[in-house]
Amino acid sequence: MDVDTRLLRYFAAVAEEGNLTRAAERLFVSQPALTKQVKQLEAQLGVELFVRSRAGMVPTEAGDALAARIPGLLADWDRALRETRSAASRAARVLRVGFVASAANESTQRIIAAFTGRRPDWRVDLRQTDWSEPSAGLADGRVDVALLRLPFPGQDRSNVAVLLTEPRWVALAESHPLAALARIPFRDLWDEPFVAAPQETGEWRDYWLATDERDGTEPRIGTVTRTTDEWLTAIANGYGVALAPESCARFYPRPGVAYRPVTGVSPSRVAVAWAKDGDPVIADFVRSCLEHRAPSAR
Amino acid sequence: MDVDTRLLRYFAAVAEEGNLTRAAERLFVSQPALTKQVKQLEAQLGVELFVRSRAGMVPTEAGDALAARIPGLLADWDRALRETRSAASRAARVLRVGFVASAANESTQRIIAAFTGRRPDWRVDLRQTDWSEPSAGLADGRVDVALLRLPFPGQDRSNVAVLLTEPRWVALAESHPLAALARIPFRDLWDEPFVAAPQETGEWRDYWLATDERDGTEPRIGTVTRTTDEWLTAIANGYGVALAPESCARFYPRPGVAYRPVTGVSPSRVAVAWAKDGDPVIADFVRSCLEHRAPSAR
DNA sequence: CTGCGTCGATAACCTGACGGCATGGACGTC
DNA sequence: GACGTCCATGCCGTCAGGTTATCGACGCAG
Repeated sequence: MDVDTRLLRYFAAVAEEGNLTRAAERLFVSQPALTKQVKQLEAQLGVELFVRSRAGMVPTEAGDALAARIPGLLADWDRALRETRSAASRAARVLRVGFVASAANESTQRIIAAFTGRRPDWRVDLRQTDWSEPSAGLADGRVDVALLRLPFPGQDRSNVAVLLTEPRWVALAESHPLAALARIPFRDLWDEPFVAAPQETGEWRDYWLATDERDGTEPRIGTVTRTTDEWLTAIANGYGVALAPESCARFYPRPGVAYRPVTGVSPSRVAVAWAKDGDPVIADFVRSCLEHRAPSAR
Repeated sequence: MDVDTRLLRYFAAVAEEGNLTRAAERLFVSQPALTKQVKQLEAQLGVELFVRSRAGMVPTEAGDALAARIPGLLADWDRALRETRSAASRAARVLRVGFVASAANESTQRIIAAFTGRRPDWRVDLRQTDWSEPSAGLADGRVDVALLRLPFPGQDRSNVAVLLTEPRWVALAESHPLAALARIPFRDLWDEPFVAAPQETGEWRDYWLATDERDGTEPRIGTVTRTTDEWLTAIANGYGVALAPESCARFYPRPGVAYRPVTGVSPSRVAVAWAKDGDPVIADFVRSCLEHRAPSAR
């Protein structure tokens, strides 16, 4: 019997939420569409998956049994998908390199040149991601190797080599009183509202809020942004301040946004990361990275 | 990214056949439909899966990678499906009992009565299958327990208890010269065309052709049938002869078809079979079967 | 008790995907 | 040069999936 993974995702969302309306929102479809899909799944299986009540949708035992299996099924499909894509790029001698916007720096050009020297018959496919995806596509297998900032989600499943370390600064509205200072103690920022990364970026978000370096004070969230542009705009408009690597001041100047050094907060590390599977081509790329790392990281 | 399992089956068929036209036949769709589906899968993945040539469709490395994963994915989905259905029937206190047409016999009624005595709050759902499905739905988890004939596909994944043994007879056209004999030596049937079960029934087919008891002589296939009715018609019309359990002569008399005892061929065994997972309700059903088994099997 | 908010289900409609048939184009074979 | 065997393409009918608007059931607050 055939199913679409979409149906399985729909079902899983309803089972988790216990509520059609909310599940529909989460899936970006209308509630009637979800109603129909769930009914259709039940019809296809010949099994009642939910008990409907005013309280919402409660999974039956069969529904629970199915819900327990779905994450595994979807994960397996995802893995097959990634392996297929990576087989394709390997066969085409294409190395897929991801980098997060803020990690890109002057040495990228030289790294690629060095790699091309080592593997003249390979081509490099560069994919830039904004910081809504701090693993630069490595976590979901869309790239083979990534230049990014530590920490990132899925870091424990990857090999990592640090390329450089740079201090974290703060970006704030030029009109902000603290902008008058030449350097700002991090302690003075604890009570400021912050412009944060989305919840789902996990430890990346926490790192840039420096949650661990506030002595337990909860960070205040001014607003959440997904792209560099949104981020700059939010800061300029005074929705909050945000930590950022020093180089950000050079790469992303913006009228209305001031960058200042911060004391009392740990520096940020840029690294190259790759899957733990010992591909010699990736090893060559990593070698090319290490040749060009900043002296500070050696 | 979403896919339909149908698309995966399509892809797998093409990868196996290496030929669109033949794969299309096997899948009971037209060749253009398959062409489109394969292209769509490639578009969805963003990966070329086949190299097209006059020789046919040759999988690329990516295609091979995907093809290697698909059987596992489909099997997992199938398992999830079976578990869901079985959870549903367990919750509804329904025991799903399959039996193949030819295994049903007079004791079925008594077995069910005995089971109902043991589990008054349970209901028995009987599902008869013809011999295109000799496991009576046990192999694909559509029933919890089955009354059937040995051997059957998937037998090694099940527990089995023999209920009765009966000689194999032969069914042939009344006009057939051998029908004149009161009992027919199996040796005399070796060169006869046989009415056989479909290829995909595996050892079931071989067993009823008695492939192992012909000293290596290849059986001749007169025609292939899927249902009891087709089978009887084929025999009456002289497309071939066929082995059948003795009781078949009582249950399926048919003008134009004669049944005769056969010497020199092993008898057939009727058994109860169930999944190896120790459900106490199933155990009660098996117990009810064993109480009513024929003396010959004890 | 009445009006409102929150559930899920239903109706009417539109679009696009899938499948079928007929046909085309490339290439090898007799 | 005609034919057979591949896969691709064009055209068309059908149906599944989505959307919006609306309904019925129920609980709760005024």
